[in-house]
Amino acid sequence: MRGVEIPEIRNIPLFEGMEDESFDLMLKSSYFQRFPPQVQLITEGDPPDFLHIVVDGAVELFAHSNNRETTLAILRPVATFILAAVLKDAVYLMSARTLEPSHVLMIPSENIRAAMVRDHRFSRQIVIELANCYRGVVRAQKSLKLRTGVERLANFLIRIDARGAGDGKVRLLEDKKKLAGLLGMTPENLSRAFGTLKKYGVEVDGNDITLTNLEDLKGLAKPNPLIDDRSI
Amino acid sequence: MRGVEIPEIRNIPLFEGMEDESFDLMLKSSYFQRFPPQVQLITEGDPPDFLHIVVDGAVELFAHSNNRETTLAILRPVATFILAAVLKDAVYLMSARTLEPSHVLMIPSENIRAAMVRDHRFSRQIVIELANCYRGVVRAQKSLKLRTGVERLANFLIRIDARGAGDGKVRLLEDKKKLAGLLGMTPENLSRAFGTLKKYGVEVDGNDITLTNLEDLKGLAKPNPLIDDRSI
DNA sequence: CGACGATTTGAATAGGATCAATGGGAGTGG
DNA sequence: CCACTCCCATTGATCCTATTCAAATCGTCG
Repeated sequence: MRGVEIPEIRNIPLFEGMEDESFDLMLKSSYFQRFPPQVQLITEGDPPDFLHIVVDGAVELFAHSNNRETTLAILRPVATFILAAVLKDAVYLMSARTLEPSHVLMIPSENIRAAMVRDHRFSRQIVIELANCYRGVVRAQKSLKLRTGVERLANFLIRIDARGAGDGKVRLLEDKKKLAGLLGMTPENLSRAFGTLKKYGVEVDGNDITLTNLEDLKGLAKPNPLIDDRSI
Repeated sequence: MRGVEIPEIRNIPLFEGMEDESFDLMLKSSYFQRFPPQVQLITEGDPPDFLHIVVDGAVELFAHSNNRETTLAILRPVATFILAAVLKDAVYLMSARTLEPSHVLMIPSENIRAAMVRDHRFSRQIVIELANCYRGVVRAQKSLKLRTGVERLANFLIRIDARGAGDGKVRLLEDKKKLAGLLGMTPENLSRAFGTLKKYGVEVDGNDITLTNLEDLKGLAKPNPLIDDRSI
């Protein structure tokens, strides 16, 4: 596949500043593929053949142990996954499946490593991307260990409102089952958490949420930039 | 400070393969310092001036929110910390304090970034180190979300036994309060968890633990290489 | 000896999970 | 268009895990 012809790919921040030639070389034997929902893209324990990049749609990262399953993240464009496994050439620690019809770019691991040697700027971008992934997991862990379920939900709502128009009108992109997993609780519990938040001005109508009293909600949630602000 | 003269530092795997000159340049304006226990080395929210490397002793990574505190990791030699913040030049997400008298190498962030541009091999090592850190947090999160407190403790014991002689004689290096925090539970709960594990052949004598029935213990713990095996 | 902190134990509570049952669309096929 | 089915979401009841509060014990260090 040749990449320079597809602006959707060429303009991904990760590739900013790469030479066209270098870029095209890297995209050799890559795939840019559409998947329907619920397709498992990778499986934990497998060795990494490709770096994956979600260009459109949504991908869930999850893991199993003891017959239990947990959602570790839900990725939306543009996001890479399993970068660490690719760089280390070590088996995946997580599995991934599409949640929606998705468009995924897959670049052979070997090409990534070669491009990093060839192209300093790209290497730098990869390092930044990996550092961002790391900080994302650290944030998630802080949230899990320092907050109750209700607090996590409240902060989640505040965060996506701020990322959107900030007018208190919020739309959940994933179904509540997945959201529950992401927030580290059961669906039943999420339902009750929404119930608890009613007193703080959270109105639920299916996947449309309205925050009518952001002050009160923040009073409960106690948002913390070192957990919630993804831009730092 | 000059580094080539201190084998303890020169032989850190992270610096393997670096040119002496390059290495010495990097260690310019670095500090190799001893700290007593309970010294706070960095504070979350502060900008990163130095990459820190624990060469001797033990360092706890922890974080605050809502008046609550949680232990995120306990580092023992040789380990880096806050690497991601240094590479991104972004504020720390965690604080760090010494738990024991410790010897810490501190290298100016700027020097790290410069050395990465100058020295490919070093750059590669840094990337691997960062990827390892990432995978460490992912493992921790899987453990938290997929296991109960008792299971986490059981796996912890199995793991440190395997890392040691594997003869069932295990010594806890940290006090039980810290261990509890690390495992995501309260000290009271850890105490009860040890009580629960008695039936599985776990005998406790202060900080000396004996595992008399590894089979039973593993039956309960269900160890999983994708969580517990840090070498992959 | 006395004080202090760490650890353990007990009792009460809270937070979250599980099990069960119901309501509510969306999609399917007649 | 309607009946049917299926899955998601909600609600209730109950159970279990883990936290909190309180108290007792133990060991160490001055």
